[in-house]
Formats: sequence, structure tokens, C-alpha cells
Amino acid sequence: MPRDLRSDLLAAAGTLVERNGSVEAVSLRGVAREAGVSAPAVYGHFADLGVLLDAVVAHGFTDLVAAVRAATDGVPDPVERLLAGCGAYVRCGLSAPGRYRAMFGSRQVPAGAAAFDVLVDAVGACVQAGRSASRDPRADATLVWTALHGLVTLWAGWVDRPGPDLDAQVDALVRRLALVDDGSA
Amino acid sequence: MPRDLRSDLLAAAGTLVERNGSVEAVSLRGVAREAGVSAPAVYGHFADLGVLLDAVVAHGFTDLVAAVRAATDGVPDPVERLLAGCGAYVRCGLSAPGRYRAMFGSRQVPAGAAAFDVLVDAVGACVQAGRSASRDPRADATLVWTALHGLVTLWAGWVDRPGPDLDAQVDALVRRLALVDDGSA
DNA sequence: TGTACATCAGTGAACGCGCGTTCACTGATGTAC
DNA sequence: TGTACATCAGTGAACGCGCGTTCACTGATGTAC
Repeated sequence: MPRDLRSDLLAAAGTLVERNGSVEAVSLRGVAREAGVSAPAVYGHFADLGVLLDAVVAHGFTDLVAAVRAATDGVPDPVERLLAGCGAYVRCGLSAPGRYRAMFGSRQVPAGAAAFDVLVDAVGACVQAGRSASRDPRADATLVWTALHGLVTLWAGWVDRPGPDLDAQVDALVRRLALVDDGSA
Repeated sequence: MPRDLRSDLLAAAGTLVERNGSVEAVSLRGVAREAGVSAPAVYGHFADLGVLLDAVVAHGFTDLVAAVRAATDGVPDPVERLLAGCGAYVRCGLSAPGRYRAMFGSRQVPAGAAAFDVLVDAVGACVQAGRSASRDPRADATLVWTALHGLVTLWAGWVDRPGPDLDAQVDALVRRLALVDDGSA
């Protein structure tokens, strides 16, 4: 099987994004070096550095959607499904914080907006099942997303996150902000 | 009054941090250019670019503490004080998002930890006044901080933030996460 | 008051470096006959 | 099967650029006499 340089370059770029902590600090020559290839070789697969980094970000959105879908598929209870999806979101973000920051930093995020609708629906499902007291699922989903985003970006790279463990924090944030009825689950 | 080049350089660096959206993209030559001075002139006031940027971050923490203090001083009601402080935190962050990101991105944040204790105390005061049902003020203050951080970093630079206005969002996040009793205020 | 001098903040030229990008090239692979 | 050739992914050298940093300098300001 011949090497797939395009994939190798994407992987190398991802590695460097995490090693440097941000996309801005990643250079085309650095990516080529990491992939063990000369710098001009990159141009055979990507028009320029910007396109390469855009592909890293796009891959991040694909990963995020897949992680949430995998965590929620087959979970019948709407509250459990909401919690599982939010947990997967946070874990995916924390697994590649530099990429996550690139996904939601300063650029347009159409893919993010689509994922947000999934969250709105998940909160709405809890309301319809009588498990959430939310009177404005969209507004409350916004609060949940805001908090999850804070969880990922504030604690990314932290050695010792204070307070209870991650799942408990996600649980508390989501239940309180989505107005999930206590005593359930 | 002679010009205070040190202050001018700090201001220029702050301007560039916001213009570029991050500290990483700020160069020493760029700061000198912005301040209308030659590049070597910077070395008369800062050992190198890193020290200059550290000073920008330090100034950010000073601003943040001052903003919260100004908003909370003289507010007797503990719930109102908590809300006012959190609102000031978010507004200060949103007023200089690039600097805010530099303050809480990847570096150590001793000043941030000190400010966090203020938040823990504010939640504790609500509990003592019987206005919060929190059984673990430190853990719940962590949740509040996480959500405020998300509010600043997710919506920084957004033209149209979805949902209700900023104060209403801060209000909802803080009341729900700090378990403030409804019907008050 | 006037002159000589010390101080010192800021300048302009220069350095070496890593960057993005281009260009002609090489050398392996696959096809036509 | 063997030879000639086309294709094309990746190379190495080179370019111009902005960067951080250094160095000897300049020229304004203030002080000593």
C-alpha cells in the first residue's frame, strides 16, 4: 500500500496544532518536516497552508459530529441522550484542544451551527417528555452550549481540574441549565 | 509632558492583540511600528517581546479585578453582588477578547486563581444569607466560572449573539449554576 | 549668563533565521508496441 | 519478453520577506563651573 501523503500531512498538521497549542503557530514547512517530506510536496495536495489548516478544522467538525452521534445513538431516554451527547462533545474537545480552539475561534462556524440545532432538539425532546421545565429550548440550549464550550476551553491542558470529575461537571451544568427535573435518572 | 513610551508600547501591543485576535500574532516590530517608534526602542523598556506581552496580560488581570471590584463595591445584597461581579467579568472579557484569551490560554494563571476565590466567597455569602441552595460553594463557583468563561470565549467577536441579551444570559447562568433561589430580586 | 560636558532615549543599518512559494529537475511507475 | 516512452509525485535550490536582536551612532536635555 503506497503512503497516502494527504492523510499524513493532515495528521502531521493535527499533531503540530496540539503541540503548539494553536493553529496560528503551525507553519507549512513545519508540517512537511513532521511528515518527513520536503516543503513543496505539500502543494501537490493543498493549494496553500490556509487550505491545509481549513481541512484540519473541517476534520475536527466531522470528528465532533461523529463522537456525539456515536454517544447518543440508541439511547432512548431523552435526558440520558442529552447528557451523553454533551459528555461526548466535551471529551472530543478536550482530546484536541488546539483544534477545538481553531474550530470556534474567530472564524465562521457553519458546521457548529448545524450541531447546535441538534442540541436544541435534544433539549426540546426533554421538554416534550416532561423531563425539562424549559420554556425556551433554544435559549436554554444556548446556555448549555456556552457552558460546555467554557468547560473545554477553560480546562484544556489543565493538569488538575478543580472540583468533581468531568462527567459530574457536565452532568451538573447540563441538568441545571437545561432545567432538567431533579430526582430523575 | 514627555511621552511615556512604555505606556504607549503597552497600548500599541493591546491594540494589535485585538486587531489580530491573539497574542501569538503580535510581533515586536509590529508593536514598535504601531507606536511610531523604531524596533530597538522597545528594548529600552522591555527585555524582549515575551516580557512585553506578559505585561499586557498582567494589565488585563488588573483591569479585570478593578472592573469586578467597581461593580460589586457598595452592593449589599449578596445575590445582586454576585450577579454584578459576574456581569462585570463578562463585559470586561468581551471588551478585549484577544487579551482575555491570552490571560486564560495555556499559561499559568495565578491572578486568575486569586480572582476565583473572590467568586467562591461571593457564592458562599449567598448560601449564608439563605439565598443559595449550594451545598458545595467551591464546586458551584467552578461551574459559574466555567460558564462565564464560555460566554466570553464563545461569543467574542460575534456580531449577533443568539438568544436574550448579555445581562439576561449572565443572570440565567449564574442563578441556575449557583443555585440561587428563584423569586428573589 | 555662557560654555563645556555627561547622560541617555531613540535611530538606522546590519546580522542570521525561518517562513511561503517558485522552478527546473529526477527518478520510479506504468503503458504501448 | 523486452524496450522505448509518457506520467507524475516528490526534490533541492533559490527568491524575497518580516522577524528578533545587536551595534555604533546621534542629538536633545540637564548639570557643573
